[in-house]
Amino acid sequence: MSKTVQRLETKESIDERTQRVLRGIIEGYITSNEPVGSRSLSKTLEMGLSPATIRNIMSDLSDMGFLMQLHTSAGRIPTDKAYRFYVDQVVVANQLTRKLQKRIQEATQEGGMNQVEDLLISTTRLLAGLTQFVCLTSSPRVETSILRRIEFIRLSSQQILVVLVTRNGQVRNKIIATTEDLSQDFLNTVTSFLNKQFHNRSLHEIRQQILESMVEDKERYDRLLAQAVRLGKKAFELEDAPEVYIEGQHTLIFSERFRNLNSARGLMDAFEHKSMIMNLLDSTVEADGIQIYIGVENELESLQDCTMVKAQYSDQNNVLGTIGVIGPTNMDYQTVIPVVDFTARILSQTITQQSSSCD
Amino acid sequence: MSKTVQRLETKESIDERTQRVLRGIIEGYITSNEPVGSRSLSKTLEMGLSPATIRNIMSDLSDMGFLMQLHTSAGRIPTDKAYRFYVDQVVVANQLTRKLQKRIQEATQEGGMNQVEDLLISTTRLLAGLTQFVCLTSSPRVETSILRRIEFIRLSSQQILVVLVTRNGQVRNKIIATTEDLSQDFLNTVTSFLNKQFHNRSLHEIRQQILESMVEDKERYDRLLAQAVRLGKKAFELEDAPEVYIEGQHTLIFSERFRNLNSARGLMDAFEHKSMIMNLLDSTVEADGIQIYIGVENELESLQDCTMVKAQYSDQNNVLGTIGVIGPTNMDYQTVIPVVDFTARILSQTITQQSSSCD
DNA sequence: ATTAGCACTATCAGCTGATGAGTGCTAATA
DNA sequence: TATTAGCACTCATCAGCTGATAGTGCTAAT
Repeated sequence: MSKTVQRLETKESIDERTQRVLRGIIEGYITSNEPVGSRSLSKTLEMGLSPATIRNIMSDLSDMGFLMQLHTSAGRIPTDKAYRFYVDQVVVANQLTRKLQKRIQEATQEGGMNQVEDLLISTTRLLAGLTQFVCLTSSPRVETSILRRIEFIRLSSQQILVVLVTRNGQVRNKIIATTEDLSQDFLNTVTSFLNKQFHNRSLHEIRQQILESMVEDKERYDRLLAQAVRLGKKAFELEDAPEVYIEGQHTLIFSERFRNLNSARGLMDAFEHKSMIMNLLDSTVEADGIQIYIGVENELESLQDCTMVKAQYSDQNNVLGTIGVIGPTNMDYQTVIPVVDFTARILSQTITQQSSSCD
Repeated sequence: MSKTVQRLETKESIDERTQRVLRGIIEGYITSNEPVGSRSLSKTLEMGLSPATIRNIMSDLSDMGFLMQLHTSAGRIPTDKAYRFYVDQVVVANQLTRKLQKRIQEATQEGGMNQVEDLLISTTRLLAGLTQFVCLTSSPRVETSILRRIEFIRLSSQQILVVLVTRNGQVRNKIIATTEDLSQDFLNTVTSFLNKQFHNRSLHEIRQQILESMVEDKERYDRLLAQAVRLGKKAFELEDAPEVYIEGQHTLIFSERFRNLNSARGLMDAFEHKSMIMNLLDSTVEADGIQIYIGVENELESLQDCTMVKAQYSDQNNVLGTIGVIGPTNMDYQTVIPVVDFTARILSQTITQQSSSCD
């Protein structure tokens, strides 16, 4: 599996006029979703060029790999390379309308959303609704997040509920089985011990440290400590289930833009494998800002007819996860990009507020 | 909105031979998904009837409303009424193969499934996979479930985490905001007070009682009690979010059986409204066993091309929720019915085991 | 009561020619 | 030299026609 495909190159220098024609074709195809021909372009472009001239230019652009035809006499459509050119050279981060900004802000600040999970789900749904595409969000890896609080609650003689709260407000519950019957008092002692010991460490570190403790000479520990470590081990052994939220799948099928059901099927299948999607979202080279993968730039085969626009969100310290949308390559980049960007920012902001409100 | 459509009547007495023909047509259509004609039926039926005779019988059946034709010279297909007849009179609860039984049992007993939510999700997915239809499951109403344990955990000076465990193993987290800074010690006192006070009551009762307490003469309470009641009120004020799990939506689109995308679209839309689906699942007349709604028997318009097969699941005492599948009216009732039935039983059994393991 | 025979009908695949949108090329033009 | 008008050509699409197929309903014969 070599990572052959990276980013398409658009180094070639194209003269001003040719660029304007290319841009016209791209925008025409984005708005109409139909191949655009020389005649109609000649009208909409208003550059005083006759269809024939435009045809010549189009021919050049085809040679350069920016345009292609579905069949001999059908007008031309942009290639992935053209979209890359468009995104890199033409699209300027369109300001969102105040109205839209407000809508996004309100949606993320809704009541009852005091837990990160709810926030993520509703944000995912929001973005799917706004763009009318599929929206994917990866939740923060519990693995790397910072422990805020751990608590053991005795449910029965054989069952203990572990509650784990991370710095950024994720709450995880886990019921663990015990052989011994442990009193709540005892659990409280363990709880306060573990909280003191591991406050503000990442779950990963904590697990590491517990394992080290266990191999150390056991005799150094008293019964309490040993028990605490043992419980801790079980508690932190949570399967690092990759949580991904997906919304708007039905747009894949019903949108006019996704013409070929086949590729939709492929995507739907891919969405069933959450861990694969997790990789897709989190495999990120660039550190910051919005990232755009157009057509064949996507590693995943079934994505190669689509564009993925994604951005990371973070709290004050760390990148937590990624939110993005998957749409047709001829999506309206001009608005989709800023929408994703703004949503990710607001998401970061909201989460930061939440996690900074702890002592 | 009058509930006009109930169950289709199949009182009419049809003679033995006619019944066998009808049954042949139904089963033929179920297996082939093609209209069945007199000639092919004459062969498969092996009753020594010529196509012409069969045509006469078919004609009678059409008059009685059991058959219809898509166009003049296509074979005939069963009406909803015919399926109702089939389900009521013909289908005998086919035993599941040992292999299938085992598969269902294993899937529900998988490790790491100590919480009801996980169990429900994986069972939903299982049933969707087995039937290749959409599977819906409603989770137990937290509202009516019995409190097993409540716990308050101080997160910060303004935030308290409430953990609520119900008898049947559902865990709910909620972060509530406080104006006063409350110490963990204090919260522990409140916790133990509330647990003593409300052990084994339903959340509904508890809320009721808290409200009553609050209107009583406030002076009768000491500070602790007042604070406890106030916290309790907030804690139990959880939005009774109707949880519904849905799996296998993609079968709606890709299955050969669902021919008309339009109705699929309607269903997809309906699935977005969880509360509507909740009603759909939980609106149940009959108390026990499997329930089947064929075509127009469904209240919901977009379901009127489908059959819904559902069953309730319960713990030792109460009905908790419903699990069911939605498929085409010409589904293979002979196997779908027992699969849903068996799955619901196993689900009940597993949940009962879990909730009986508390003290 | 059953059945063979026949006329009737709807769908489907395949073919046809007309239409139209679009291209490429060439020669004329500014 | 760059642009453009003109023309021939290509190909997809659509309506209309065809014969083949698979089904029915009816009637008369068994």
